[in-house]
Amino acid sequence: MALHHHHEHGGTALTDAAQAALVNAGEQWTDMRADIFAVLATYEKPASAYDIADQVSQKRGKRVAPNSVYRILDLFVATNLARRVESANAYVANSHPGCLHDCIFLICDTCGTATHLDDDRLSGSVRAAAEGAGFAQVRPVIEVRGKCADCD
Amino acid sequence: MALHHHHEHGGTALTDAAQAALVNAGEQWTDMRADIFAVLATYEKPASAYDIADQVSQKRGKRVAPNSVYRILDLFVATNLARRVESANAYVANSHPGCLHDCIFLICDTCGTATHLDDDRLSGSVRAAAEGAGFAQVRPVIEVRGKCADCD
DNA sequence: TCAGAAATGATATATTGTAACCTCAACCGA
DNA sequence: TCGGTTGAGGTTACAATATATCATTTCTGA
Ligand SMILES: [Zn+2]
Ligand SMILES: [Zn+2]
Ligand SMILES: [Zn+2]
Ligand SMILES: [Zn+2]
Repeated sequence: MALHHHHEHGGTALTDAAQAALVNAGEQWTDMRADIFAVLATYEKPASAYDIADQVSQKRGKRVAPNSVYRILDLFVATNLARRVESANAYVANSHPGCLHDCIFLICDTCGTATHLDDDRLSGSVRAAAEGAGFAQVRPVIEVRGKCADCD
Repeated sequence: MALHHHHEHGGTALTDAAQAALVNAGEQWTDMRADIFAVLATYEKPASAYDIADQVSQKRGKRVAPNSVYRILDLFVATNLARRVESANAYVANSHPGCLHDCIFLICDTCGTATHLDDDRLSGSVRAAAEGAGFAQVRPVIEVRGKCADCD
């Protein structure tokens, strides 16, 4: 069980939640967006925009340019359907599209899997530290690189 | 004043401290490394490897390939002379090469400056959370994007 | 002084990310 | 119905970041 008690979704429920969140943000849930989200959601590890472009291209039987994927990933990040993992230049589907967190990701240097933590006390402290230094519109990036339990 | 009370260096003192730390790690303090560190240390903002390559090339009157810069930056990061700012794909000189911290960087989205914080209690909590999830050889990446006091 | 190791040079290539401009369809008011 | 506007996606070109490989130079220690 994760450290928080919010809505965790998987499979169809996750897709439904993502669609709801996107529509709720005043954006359209198009076929292209559905396909990209579906591909992203199947990945165990953070996926690069190019990985996703390849998969979606296969799925559609027609080349989808990374360009288009970036556009939609940017939208997903802006609307909280996905997260960017800065230390991996890659993206993960957000398992709780409805609620806002400053997620913490643990990324294994060996196998690449990303474990998702939420600890509002911790992320709140980071926010507070930044705001105390005069920063505004704060977006914490909290990631941890290392070896996961399996690869250790 | 920063939040910690360790050795903070600037200018010549910083270069000396960096040289000492590198030699202490069993590595050579070569002309190339000195030049790259000097350039890196003059930057206010995180500098990309390509920025540094350009500056060092000018300084030497001879092209230095980004390749070589990356090699040395990797060494600097490994020996704690420099830090990589993941969310900016860029590097900063470490202002306290001797002592170990999990530094926190606040990066302004507008002007690009990086403010350096140390808060061992906070970074310790992040480490503890990761270790509690079974991770080993943990390297926290704690950055905050936002607007600095000047740009707000 | 010489052999091996370490550092750097040179070149090519891979990966990641943007910019500019175009087409098309949906929508909306005149 | 017509014409204008908007948003989504397509296409192409390019910029920025990062790595791989092998050659050459420089340093070090015996
Ligand atoms: Zn979360
Ligand atoms: Zn692993
Ligand atoms: Zn620090
Ligand atoms: Zn600023």
